[in-house]
Amino acid sequence: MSEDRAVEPVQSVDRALTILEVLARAGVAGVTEVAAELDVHKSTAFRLMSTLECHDLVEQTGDRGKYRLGVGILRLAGATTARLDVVQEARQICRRLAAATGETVNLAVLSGHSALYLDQVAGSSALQSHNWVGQHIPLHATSNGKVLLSELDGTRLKEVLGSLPSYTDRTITKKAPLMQELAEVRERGYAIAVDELEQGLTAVAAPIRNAHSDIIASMSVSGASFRLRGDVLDLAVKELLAAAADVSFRLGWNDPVT
Amino acid sequence: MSEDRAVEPVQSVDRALTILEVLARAGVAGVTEVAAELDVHKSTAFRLMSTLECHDLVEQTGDRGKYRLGVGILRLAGATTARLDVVQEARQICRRLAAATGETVNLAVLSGHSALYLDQVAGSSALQSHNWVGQHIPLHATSNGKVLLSELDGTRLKEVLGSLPSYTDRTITKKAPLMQELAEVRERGYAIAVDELEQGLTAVAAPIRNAHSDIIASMSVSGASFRLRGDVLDLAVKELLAAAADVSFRLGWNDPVT
DNA sequence: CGACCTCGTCGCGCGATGCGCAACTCGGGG
DNA sequence: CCCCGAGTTGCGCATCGCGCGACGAGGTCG
Repeated sequence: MSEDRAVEPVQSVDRALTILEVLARAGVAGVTEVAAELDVHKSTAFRLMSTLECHDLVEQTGDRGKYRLGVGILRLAGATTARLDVVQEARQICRRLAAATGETVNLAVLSGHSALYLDQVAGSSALQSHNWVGQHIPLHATSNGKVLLSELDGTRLKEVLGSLPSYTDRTITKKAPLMQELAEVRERGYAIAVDELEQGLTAVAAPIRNAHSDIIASMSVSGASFRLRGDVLDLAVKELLAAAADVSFRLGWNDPVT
Repeated sequence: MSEDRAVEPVQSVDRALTILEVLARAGVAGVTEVAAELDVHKSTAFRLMSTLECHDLVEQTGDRGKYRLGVGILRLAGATTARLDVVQEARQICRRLAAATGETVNLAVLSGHSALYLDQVAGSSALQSHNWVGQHIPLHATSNGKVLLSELDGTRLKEVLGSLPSYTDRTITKKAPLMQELAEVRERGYAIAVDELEQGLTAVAAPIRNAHSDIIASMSVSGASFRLRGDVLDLAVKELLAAAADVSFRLGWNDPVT
């Protein structure tokens, strides 16, 4: 438990969550054992566990009165890691792309109001040592973000987009120009961001699709703006589009155009 | 929420757990949004979320006041699925063993006071259609259970072993004979259970070890007692020991005898 | 078989804890 | 600069979470 919180924890909630930790450690436990761990009366432990059971966070084993963590935990975990299968499929292809371009390749998914970076492979030219994996990055200021936004319907887009903070003087901070940019992404089939998140950083991104042609992730190549332009940029785009299509095929996508 | 519980849920705990579900659905949410979902005052939502944050079940995103599910969820999930890597390593080998013996192969791990069956492959002779996967099975009455118990230290063994209920008239129901049996398992390197869980069911099991030579799982071959005896049993044991050693090597084990 | 023990589960009444309220702070936009 | 909305903080009240004790079920032992 973090001790830098000024707010006093809600005692009964705190106790219930401690029960989850006890069960994680012990595997299986009865009410009396849990009550002893919490230093509460066993009827208290029973009530708290019963509440946890209502939410499937604990379940009773075949043995009478024995409890263990329940399938609800896996459901919650699934909500945070649901996209890991796309990481597995994309990993080798990300490596090949990084080798082909020499730049940094990232894989990102939409998570709430931001782009969650799931994987990163650095190429030979990559000077930046910054690891984006596990981080939430602004959607509107990144090529991956633009890809992830590009085919959302109006309602969902409205939900996802909050404020459009500025990171450089190139950042798009207004709705209208962003909408125009997203239309161009849809038309081109990929997104570009030049100096919009960081000065001197250019990135291109292409969509990864599932069997229903929905965009489920985005793959990007990013590097220094002075290097990633002109013919070098065009080649990176070509490689990127092929790589993203390759991952999409693996996830069941059929190109409707061919 | 299950509605067949007679116990009234603890309201504040119920609310906190509902917050987890809201965040699982929404990805990211602020205090006011969560308060609206729960139909409570925002200061209540804030306090509950703060308690969840103490346990790392939610965390704040980079955006001020925005919350999402936290890494504590993955830790809890890990406690329930921590052994999935052994399943991946063992799967192919279980298939080969089932093909070689024609019997049913199971993979089990120690989970609290029972053997948790993680995987099952049926061979050509397998008549039983019963799937044990996901089930907790008594330790003392099964070959897998005996393997999992065989190298536990006295304190841990005492913890794990509760009552020794009888399933057939062959079940070991007393401590002393069970200790004797476990000593024989250690000496032989595998366990046998004949008609101890079910009449007519014979099983042999061998330990799967990690890099530290700890037993982390058990692999078994089980079949009808009328078939699995004599030379057939001896051959199955030989195949089983080779298969379990193969999985153990994959998990980093080095045979100290060779 | 009966007695005993332990455990989970249930119902009651009390007071402490969880709650809503209102005020404050902070950040963003016009 | 002002306004608005969101998060955060502190206060006091009443309701909800608690401990207590009783009960039933299951297991063990003599």
